[in-house]
Amino acid sequence: MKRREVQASVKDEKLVVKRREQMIKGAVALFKQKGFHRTTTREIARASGFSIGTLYEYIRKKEDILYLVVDHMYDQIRERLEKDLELHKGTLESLKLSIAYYFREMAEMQEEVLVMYQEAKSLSKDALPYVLNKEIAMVGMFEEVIRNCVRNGELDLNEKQIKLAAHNLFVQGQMWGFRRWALQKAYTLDEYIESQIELLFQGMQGARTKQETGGER
Amino acid sequence: MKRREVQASVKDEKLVVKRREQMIKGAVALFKQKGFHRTTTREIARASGFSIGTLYEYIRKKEDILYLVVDHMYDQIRERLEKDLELHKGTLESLKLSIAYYFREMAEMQEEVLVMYQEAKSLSKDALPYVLNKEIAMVGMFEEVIRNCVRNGELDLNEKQIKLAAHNLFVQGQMWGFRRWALQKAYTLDEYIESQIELLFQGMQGARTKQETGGER
Amino acid sequence: MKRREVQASVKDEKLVVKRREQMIKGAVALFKQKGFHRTTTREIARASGFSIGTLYEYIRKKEDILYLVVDHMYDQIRERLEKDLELHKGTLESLKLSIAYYFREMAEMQEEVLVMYQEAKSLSKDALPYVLNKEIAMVGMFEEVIRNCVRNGELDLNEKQIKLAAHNLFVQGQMWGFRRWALQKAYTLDEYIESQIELLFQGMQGARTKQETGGER
Amino acid sequence: MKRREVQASVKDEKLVVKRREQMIKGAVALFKQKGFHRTTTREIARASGFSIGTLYEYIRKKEDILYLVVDHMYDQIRERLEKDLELHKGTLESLKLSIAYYFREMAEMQEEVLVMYQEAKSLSKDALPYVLNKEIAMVGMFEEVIRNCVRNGELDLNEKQIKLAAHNLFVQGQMWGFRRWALQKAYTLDEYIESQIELLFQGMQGARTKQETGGER
DNA sequence: CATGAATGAGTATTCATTCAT
DNA sequence: CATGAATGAATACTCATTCAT
Repeated sequence: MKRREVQASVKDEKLVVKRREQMIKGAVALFKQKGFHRTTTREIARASGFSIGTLYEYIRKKEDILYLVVDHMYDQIRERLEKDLELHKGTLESLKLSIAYYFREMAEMQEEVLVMYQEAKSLSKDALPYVLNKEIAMVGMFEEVIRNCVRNGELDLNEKQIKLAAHNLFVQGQMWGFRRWALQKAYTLDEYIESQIELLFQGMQGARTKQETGGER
Repeated sequence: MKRREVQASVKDEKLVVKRREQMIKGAVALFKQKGFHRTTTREIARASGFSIGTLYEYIRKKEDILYLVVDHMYDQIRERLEKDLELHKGTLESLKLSIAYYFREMAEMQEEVLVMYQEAKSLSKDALPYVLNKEIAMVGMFEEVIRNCVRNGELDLNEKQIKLAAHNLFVQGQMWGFRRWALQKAYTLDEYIESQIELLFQGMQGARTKQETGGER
Repeated sequence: MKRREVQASVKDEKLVVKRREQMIKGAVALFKQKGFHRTTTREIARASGFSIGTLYEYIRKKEDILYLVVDHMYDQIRERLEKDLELHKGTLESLKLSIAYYFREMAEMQEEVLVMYQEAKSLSKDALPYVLNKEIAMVGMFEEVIRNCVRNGELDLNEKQIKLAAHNLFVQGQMWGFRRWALQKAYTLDEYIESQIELLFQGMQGARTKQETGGER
Repeated sequence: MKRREVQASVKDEKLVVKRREQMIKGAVALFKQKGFHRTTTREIARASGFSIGTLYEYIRKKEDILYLVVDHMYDQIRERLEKDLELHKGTLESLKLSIAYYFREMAEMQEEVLVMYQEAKSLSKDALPYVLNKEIAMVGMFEEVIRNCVRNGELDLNEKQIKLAAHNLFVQGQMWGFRRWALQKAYTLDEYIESQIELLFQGMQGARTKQETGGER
């Protein structure tokens, strides 16, 4: 699925890109503070460094800004995720490393993640599929990595479990941000990552099982 | 923390309760469809079966309705969760059962869950703590059950892991709803629950580990 | 064709009628000065004696006001026209009298007529038919009166001529208003009416014809 | 009265004329569709084949375009009217012929006529006199022709009647256009012209009168 | 001369909230 | 207690006009 076009009146493509960068930057800052609905177009224009008239030279409707913002965030996340996963060698150790990297990236982007979680639903039925699609692609990247480990005999999961594990991973990375009111009081980021990875790989095993398992040479 | 008071002009307590029930029922239906921001107070009044004037006899501001609604939803969830967990006998088997029950309840309430996820952030800094508190309490219920298993020697988890596992459980129960656009295409609810529980208890174990573990007598 | 409904949020029918009267009065005054497009809804509200919010309790869109205004004007004209024509006895003399009355009424309403001529086209395709229908009905009233004279042997016109004569009459009555920049400099109203009626009944006859005709005993 | 100057920034007179021709052509097409108010300057620029910036090199304000357009239309009408009337030999027959020609021209230009009727009022108090003046001149052309007939003894009308007859003629020619919603359903253009001329020359005469008149040798 | 990006005053419309009845 | 008419601040979006390139 291609990127959804947001129509601009201005023809100069370079300029459109530049102005939209300004716009996204300004809008993100405001959305972080007050959310999409409570932010006015005039505020966005001001925060972007141009007039309300100019703003509308680069979009058609307020919702276009939200789309641009969310789309941009997904691109950022994807970019980071790609980097995190590309080192991956198909071993458990490298998988754990990738996950830790991803968790850390998401922690850095927690405010963006928050905006996405809370505002994406304000996208029209028209725009929503495009961003969901991006999310599906990202979950797919995790799946691929996990599936790799399974192929290598490092993990033993069926297809349903692989898919679900990928989902869980994706969500847990963002959880640090969207549940920070609880998690960030109880854990440092390092603790969170460590514990999360432990649970992920050991599961909530029975005590004996674990001893025996742990007891292997 | 006590329930936050929403001021009413009407004195008759019985009536207040009754009217608010009507209000919540009407508002929930609307919030499910269009979200809090896109729903007007007039629509809520109409859906509740009384006039806009009357609506304001029982609340002070529109946000009060959101608080009432979200608060009510949390109560509902808590109620169900309590029921799910009270049978619990501290064994792994009963824990798995409780989790399955909870996942099923959350699937039934997925629309409500969606509303909570998407609209709770619209609560003022003033009201938010009250509902977050309820959520913390619910996570605490899970913690307690897990901790019980640990005490019984059924599970071997440290305190950090217990807390986190509780969080994960809580979120995964709601995930079926808030990521339905992806999950409900790939899984039936039963499959989701089964796979989720498998992952939860086995973790993403190494293949050999699992064989050995499984191979115990 | 029934009157087009303009939706009001207010339920009290009496009040709707009263407020719309105020609205029409205020709007007409403004439309006379600056036309529909140059008049803002706020100005109309102020001129009507209530707030912009209240204005919108009684209409849905700005265009509704135009419809209300034009519709009202047509009703006024019709009312007067009915009165002018009802005395009519089917003789040439009484026809001339009716016409003179009508011309005089239109002169009184010239500003309203001007508004109608200039703004009616701003009505949506949706509303236009309703007012055109009223105009057709009024032309029909003239036709009927003329046809009466024909039946009585007072006039000798075929059906096409009757219809056209009715149109001409209708338009000429309004001409005094919509061409006042020319006519009102050259004629008093009495002169206009007198000359117009002469032309209407004699036509631009050949000189000899007229002498002979005039010379009859 | 001289033509009103519309200021241009561009000096090259030839170019000014050419660009304004483009402009008028583009604007007329748009005004026919949507009227002056609903047409934007950008649309006019695009329809004219140049940019908004260029448009403003040849006018000062949007209203200038309307003036240019209306002025041009009057010139067109005048041109045709001159052609229609110049054959005129001062007889009744040739007068009827001229009238028929004029009616036919106006039928061809009905959309332009409509624009003039509906939009001319949007001209500023400043520009209006110039175009009204043109209209007065055209009515004067009709007057002259009629007066000629009177001098030749072909018609017997006093000065007031001459002027009024000229007005009526002028308006009736345009009526086919501005009342087309009624007339064009009931008449073909030929029927309209024929009936209108009959009424014009016979008037709505008494039946006896007509017989007697018709009975002359 | 031509272009088109920038501007911001202006406008219709909505909606939470109040308060007299 | 219940009603619903009144209010006006707030807001998205438009468009004539300017001016630097």
